Amino acid sequence: MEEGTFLSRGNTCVPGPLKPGDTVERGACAVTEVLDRVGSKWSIMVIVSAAAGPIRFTELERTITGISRRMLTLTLRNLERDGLISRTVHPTAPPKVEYALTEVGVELNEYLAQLTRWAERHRTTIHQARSAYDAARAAR
Amino acid sequence: MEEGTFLSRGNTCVPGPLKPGDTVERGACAVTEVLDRVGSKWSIMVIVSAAAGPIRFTELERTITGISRRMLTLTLRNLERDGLISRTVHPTAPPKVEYALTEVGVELNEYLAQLTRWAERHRTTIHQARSAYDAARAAR
DNA sequence: CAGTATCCCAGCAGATACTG
DNA sequence: CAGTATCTGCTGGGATACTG
Repeated sequence: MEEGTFLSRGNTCVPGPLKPGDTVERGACAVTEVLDRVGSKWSIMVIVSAAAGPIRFTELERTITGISRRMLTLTLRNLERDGLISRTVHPTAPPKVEYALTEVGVELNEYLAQLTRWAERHRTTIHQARSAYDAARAAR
Repeated sequence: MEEGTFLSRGNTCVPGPLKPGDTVERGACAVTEVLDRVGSKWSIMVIVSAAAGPIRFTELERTITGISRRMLTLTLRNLERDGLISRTVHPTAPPKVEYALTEVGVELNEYLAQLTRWAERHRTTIHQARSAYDAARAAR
């Protein structure tokens, strides 16, 4: 069953020097799977916001500038589905729902923090590269 | 100048416990900037493919299963623009163009490799979480 | 409070044909 | 070989109104 479980010659995409003749398949990449989740527009914002401890729906809505209610819900559901975030309902009135990172979520967050530090170190370099590229394009 | 340089109270999104009342802004996140590039559908595939050493356009096209010519071009241009990949034209006939990771690109690739290892460690966990979630949904 | 349900549009991405 | 140009369709995401 599970028809869509593609695997191209055991390739896991990174790392693995990639010998000539090798192919890489998007669907077979472990990173791709992560990035398809975490790369969605609001996911990191939610993860970051939940990293400090359990947080409620409306708090998230207030914390994350510019997110729509719909997108917050969708993002939460996806993260929950992947087991990165937990959802706890306190049966009070009015209802109280708390979202928190799971163990896996916490671990992921740590790797994202690494990426962030990298991003910060190279921020200006990248911005300069962009300007240079754009300038070169405009010149022609 | 540079009108679009938003910064919400010095927030860099990760890490930084995020005190109550804080807000996070997508546009002010360093990670977001990276992920907006690297999270695009084919970017990692290209990075991975170029990680083993300089590689030509057509080689990339053959290596990356399912990519269209147009998308390969666009992806390459974006990575080039950000200074993650370099483009070298050898003025021969027929033309020969080689793409290679830059220093920054190599470094990024290393962090992605970290992420990959994480993804591989938790792959089954995540798949199980998904199945469980879906099953629970279907049950109601 | 914590969501769903709808409507709708922009932009990403696929397919294909053409070119220096 | 290494692209660009064009057309088009799909879906991620915004705005908003309604509900248990």
